[in-house]
Amino acid sequence: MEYIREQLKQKGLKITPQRIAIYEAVVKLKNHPTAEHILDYIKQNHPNISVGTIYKVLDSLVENQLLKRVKNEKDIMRYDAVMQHHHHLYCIESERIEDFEDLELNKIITSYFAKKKIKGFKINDITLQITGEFKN
Amino acid sequence: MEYIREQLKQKGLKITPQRIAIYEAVVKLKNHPTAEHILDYIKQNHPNISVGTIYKVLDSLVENQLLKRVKNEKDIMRYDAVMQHHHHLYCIESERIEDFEDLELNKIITSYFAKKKIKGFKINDITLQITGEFKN
DNA sequence: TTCTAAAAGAGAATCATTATCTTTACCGAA
DNA sequence: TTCGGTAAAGATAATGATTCTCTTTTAGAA
Repeated sequence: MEYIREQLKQKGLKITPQRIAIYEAVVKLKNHPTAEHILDYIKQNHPNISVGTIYKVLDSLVENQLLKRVKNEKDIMRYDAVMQHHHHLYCIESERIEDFEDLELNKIITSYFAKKKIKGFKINDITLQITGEFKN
Repeated sequence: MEYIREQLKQKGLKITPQRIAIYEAVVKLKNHPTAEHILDYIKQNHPNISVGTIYKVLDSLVENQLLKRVKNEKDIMRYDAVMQHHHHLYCIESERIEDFEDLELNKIITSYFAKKKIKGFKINDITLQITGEFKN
């Protein structure tokens, strides 16, 4: 993906095969992968990549706002390549996390907090964590 | 607190000094403490408590819905003794997490999702993660 | 093509959490 | 009130995700 090279360049990051592969893995894997998922995926084409590299690259991509960490209640970090504003559906029964977008909802919430401020707090971003069950 | 003993009994958990102390610590500490915070606090009156006990008790309190884990994007777990529905304010610049309650907002969101279902998903709970900055 | 800082590789170290095994103590029943 | 069984606590080793350190490689500018 040429897009990835472009993003890296814009952020002043050196374009390396590892960075491209890791960024691409998070995009392709979609389901908010862990570092381990990413490692497994990348090993297919990059059998010699080092674990440390995965973590270092993920950190720098997060710092440069090319990825987001996904909040969760386990001790394993997960990542998301969807940078536009969205919410998350958390499954009660599994580790599954899905993205959820709803512009109308965003509008309602934004206009609510435009009127009603939280005192002592400057809002930057509001994300819904919607927990429940996926019906298949 | 007699309330704590009552809660434990209701859940069929044995009432032990450690469980009372740990539950009480999370209530008293308020700011979504980590296991380490809890350990430090408890050591004052319970100098011999074991780390494993902290984790085991926290797990069982979470399982029995006396505590909640707080979602976050670091690898250290945090706990909350406020079980009634509420949202969280996450500070961008620090580890601070505050509770935020807003009944009117809840009503708006509930009625929104009463009309507009998420297909393939049965909602259990909706919590806002509001990130931003605390102005002192 | 050369040079150099930045990045990747390798593997040890860290540290929050979990597991194992032994000892203790809660609590129901006698 | 004591007793006994079992759940829980204590002690400590093990695990495993992440970080750190140090060396080697490489992207990209000159």
